[in-house]
Amino acid sequence: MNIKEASEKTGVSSAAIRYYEKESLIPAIDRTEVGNRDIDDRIIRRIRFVTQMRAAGMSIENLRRYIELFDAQEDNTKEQKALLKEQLEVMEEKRDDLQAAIDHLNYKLNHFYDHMEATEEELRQLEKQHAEKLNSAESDDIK
Amino acid sequence: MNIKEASEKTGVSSAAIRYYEKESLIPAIDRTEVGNRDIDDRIIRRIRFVTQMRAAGMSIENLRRYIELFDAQEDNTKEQKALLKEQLEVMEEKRDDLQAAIDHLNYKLNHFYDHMEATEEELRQLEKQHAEKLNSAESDDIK
DNA sequence: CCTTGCCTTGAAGTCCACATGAAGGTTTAA
DNA sequence: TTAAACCTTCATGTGGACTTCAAGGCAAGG
Repeated sequence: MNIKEASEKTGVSSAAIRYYEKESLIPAIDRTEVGNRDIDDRIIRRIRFVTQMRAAGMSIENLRRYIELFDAQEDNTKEQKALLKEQLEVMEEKRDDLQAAIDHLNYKLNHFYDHMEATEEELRQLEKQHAEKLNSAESDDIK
Repeated sequence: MNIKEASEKTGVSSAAIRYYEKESLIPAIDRTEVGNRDIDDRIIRRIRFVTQMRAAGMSIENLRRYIELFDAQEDNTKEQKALLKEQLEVMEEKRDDLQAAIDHLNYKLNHFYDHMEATEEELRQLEKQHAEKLNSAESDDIK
């Protein structure tokens, strides 16, 4: 499949795919006789992996280092796991921040009046609720 | 309080506070006789609101449009609620995407082998799990 | 043969969210 | 009175992640 088809299939622009290849976020892509990229499903999956991690807020730089480690043949399982865990923590924190902001907006939506003049009381309450949620690890308002 | 104290109190740089004021993300700040910003708790709260929404991934542009609506004196409660809900949806989707990526990484961490050559089977399983979670609205692995 | 439509590379441009620098003002302390 | 430590505005710089441009190649259709 050529780069345009790959672009349509993944929703990633042709230029971005070339950029990802250059930055080694995806493996070197095979070329046809005339030098055009010939993209297979393995590449498509890796483009999607990049997209997912990028959407989750991972930088190109970290993603590159991460992928380098995984692609290396040596047995660096330990470092790989450490890197994975590190990234997981970053993402979990991000998710929690996001959830706190969602709670904040939901609160505004439910107690709709002058949201901009929120009193310290309101804020303390929100923080309390958030702390409780993190402790109980039970009650969840997803969806 | 002067801008440096406000910066220390909020963790937002002085330059960023000036920038937020210029971009109308926070109200015009009162000045002292000599022209220095005199920042009160109302401004501090609004800086914190901006910080939270920025951390949640809201762009300056959208935040400005959002705040404009809220600051307008006319009764546009309806539009305000609509805007709030819209933003909530964006953020919830973002959170879910993030959670999916976390699940993905957790899966890799638990079934540690060649994550790069993940089969379609694995991916389908992940998607299934995600769908189930969204439906059940019960089981949550936060924290 | 020429246009259309795809592709290639390399370089330069763009957008965002600030950061930094220049040039100058005020207050306090030595 | 001079230096330190704040402040002001306005202009320019920066970094990341691409996007767009320039110049050209290949293959098919009319």
